[in-house]
Amino acid sequence: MTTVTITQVAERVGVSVATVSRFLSGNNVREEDAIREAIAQLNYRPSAAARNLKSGKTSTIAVIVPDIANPFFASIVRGAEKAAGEKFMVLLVNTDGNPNREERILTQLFGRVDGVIMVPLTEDEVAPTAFGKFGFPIVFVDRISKESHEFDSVLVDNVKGSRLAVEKFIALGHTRIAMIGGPLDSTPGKLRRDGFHAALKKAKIENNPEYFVEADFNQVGGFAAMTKLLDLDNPPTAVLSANNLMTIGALEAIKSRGVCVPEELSFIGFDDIEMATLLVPPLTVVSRDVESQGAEAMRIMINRLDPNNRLSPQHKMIDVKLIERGSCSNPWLWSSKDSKIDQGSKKVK
Amino acid sequence: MTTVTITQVAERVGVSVATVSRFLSGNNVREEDAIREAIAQLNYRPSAAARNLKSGKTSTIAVIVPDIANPFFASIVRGAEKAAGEKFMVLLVNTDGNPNREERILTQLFGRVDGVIMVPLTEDEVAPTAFGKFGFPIVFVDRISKESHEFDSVLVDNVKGSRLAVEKFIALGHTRIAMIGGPLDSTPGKLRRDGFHAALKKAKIENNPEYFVEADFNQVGGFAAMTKLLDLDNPPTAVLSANNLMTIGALEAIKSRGVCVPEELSFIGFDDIEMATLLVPPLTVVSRDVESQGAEAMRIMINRLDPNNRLSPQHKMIDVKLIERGSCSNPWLWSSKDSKIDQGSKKVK
DNA sequence: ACGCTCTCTGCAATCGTTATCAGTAGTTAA
DNA sequence: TTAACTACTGATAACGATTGCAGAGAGCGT
Repeated sequence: MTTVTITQVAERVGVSVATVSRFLSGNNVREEDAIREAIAQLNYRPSAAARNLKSGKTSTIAVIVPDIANPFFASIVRGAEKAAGEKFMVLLVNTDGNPNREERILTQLFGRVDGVIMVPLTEDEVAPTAFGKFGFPIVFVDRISKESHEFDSVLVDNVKGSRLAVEKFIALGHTRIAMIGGPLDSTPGKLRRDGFHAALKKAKIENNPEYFVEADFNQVGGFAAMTKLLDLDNPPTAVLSANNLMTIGALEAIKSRGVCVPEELSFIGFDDIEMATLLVPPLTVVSRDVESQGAEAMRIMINRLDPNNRLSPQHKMIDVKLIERGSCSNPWLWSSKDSKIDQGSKKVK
Repeated sequence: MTTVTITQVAERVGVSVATVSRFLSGNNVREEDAIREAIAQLNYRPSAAARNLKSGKTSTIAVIVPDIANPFFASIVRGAEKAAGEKFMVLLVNTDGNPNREERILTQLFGRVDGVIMVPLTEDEVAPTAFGKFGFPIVFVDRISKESHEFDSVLVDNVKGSRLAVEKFIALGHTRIAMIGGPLDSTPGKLRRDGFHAALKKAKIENNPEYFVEADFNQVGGFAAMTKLLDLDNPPTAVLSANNLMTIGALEAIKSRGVCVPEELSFIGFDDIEMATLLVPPLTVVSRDVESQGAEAMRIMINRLDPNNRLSPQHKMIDVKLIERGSCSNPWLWSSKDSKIDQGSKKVK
């Protein structure tokens, strides 16, 4: 109710506020026991606001994500929280992928946090030049661009991820390999496409532009893109989806068309899905340790905040691996008699 | 770098800090344009810390959940964020279901937030008596207990939820109906069990203690509980799981045993699961609007924070409904010849 | 007794804002 | 002309903590 201040504690014990303050910060004081008791009696808690003002530190780090309900971002946050430990609190903020909101949030955050860990949806959500003015360090997750040299970042090996998937398809004998890609103005969208194309090129598979559909990293986009692929005259026999939400959408499209996985279509998703093992068949995915990516971002932030360090921008790369479950098979496993998608010959042209 | 203060803005324009402050709070001032420009030039942002100290308000509301990576809690947070709008920021904190951490967090939060929205895992995570001393209002989500009359809360109709599921099973002809329950020291765990038993009693179905397994609201617990049920001499033909994580665990157990749903076993989960439609068969669930539950909690909090209101504790109840998909069927649909679970006669005793 | 270090103390300034208060014009009313 | 009102202003005291400073004792060696 009535907030109790350090002054009241001091009065009760009969010492100065300075002494109580020193006790609070761990110094030896004579009336130690009395102070401890007075604090308990009065139920005193130091005001964070006053401390912040005096010290200029908040012991708070914001994590900004486009959508906390996406399990992927939730895991990042969780990793960051764990790495923050007792020293820092985590202030979580959603942007809803809305650039205006993002800008406003960054402004509001001033004086409230010591630093920001940010997972942007696209690369230009916030004008790059705007960053310098916010006055706190920023660690980017999954984002790299021109000004990247100025900022810390934690990236994932997007190119390798796509490559692993494509190589898997190729090893099984697929040649009609398609990708449902993310927005090309986002780092993951761009790099995952690059990895896809690079792997195809390396295997000397002709690049069929119809086999790359750019979508929006959302479920509906994945559904639409997959539908488009299934409607091609010569549909692919293997599909890589560039993120978890689009994977779900794509699987819905596949299911609604009655296409069988993996007999008629091999499928790999980028980023693991909770319950991937429960799907029929279990989904093969390109996976990374998302929690540790969040943790790594927090670790970098904490280092940056330490005034003893004057580090140059850090760039950490998280590895990916292919987790094989049951959604891929050889393309010739199925007979074409009643397949809904094999209407052409296996050899194009 | 060097933080710019209101004083510098005032100096540059040639007015007093009071005038700048007034401009900031929306009053008419003569040098309006000059101030605006100076703020932009100097890139000045008011310090939240100083404002907090002066006003005693933080415009921040904490949402405390056991695990943000659980999509269910993520949705609560999201709803709360939406309802918070521009006026309040949301500070998210995980407890990891750890009571010590919970206590510590509540302490740390003092002076940092205006109020707390809390989703506790069990009812006694925090000593009820402890709450009075934290000095900010608390809105509970999914929790009710002795001291409930003192605190606002947003509950879900747990009893009805269980009842809907059981009635569905009964309507299909099931009599061997089991439940994988949550911890009985939690509000949802207790009430969902109560609803389960009440519905059975109403239908005059004998209460078989073996058909209620208390688990931990986690995936592994769900797996173990389901395994236990399948191992019974006279296993159930219909199972209700008390939350989403246990549902996933239970489905894994079912799958690993090769039991067919819904032919051999009807299944209903409490709380919807993302991708429930993708499962084979699509999962029938008891669902509520989780986002709106979070939003409702935030709305109550904002009202409580308004000094004009002197409200008695609010208790809002969120409705539930049964979403029928494909995981339930009549128990006699299947023949017993090769079923892995029907070893007894359909009629018990 | 004297100086010296050591440990602890209280005073007071300070962090960046906002709110109170007492002005100072300028306008209008009587 | 004076009074009353309006519309703004600047100086200054808070808000609740931390910290530099000077000083008070205590302990010790000479």
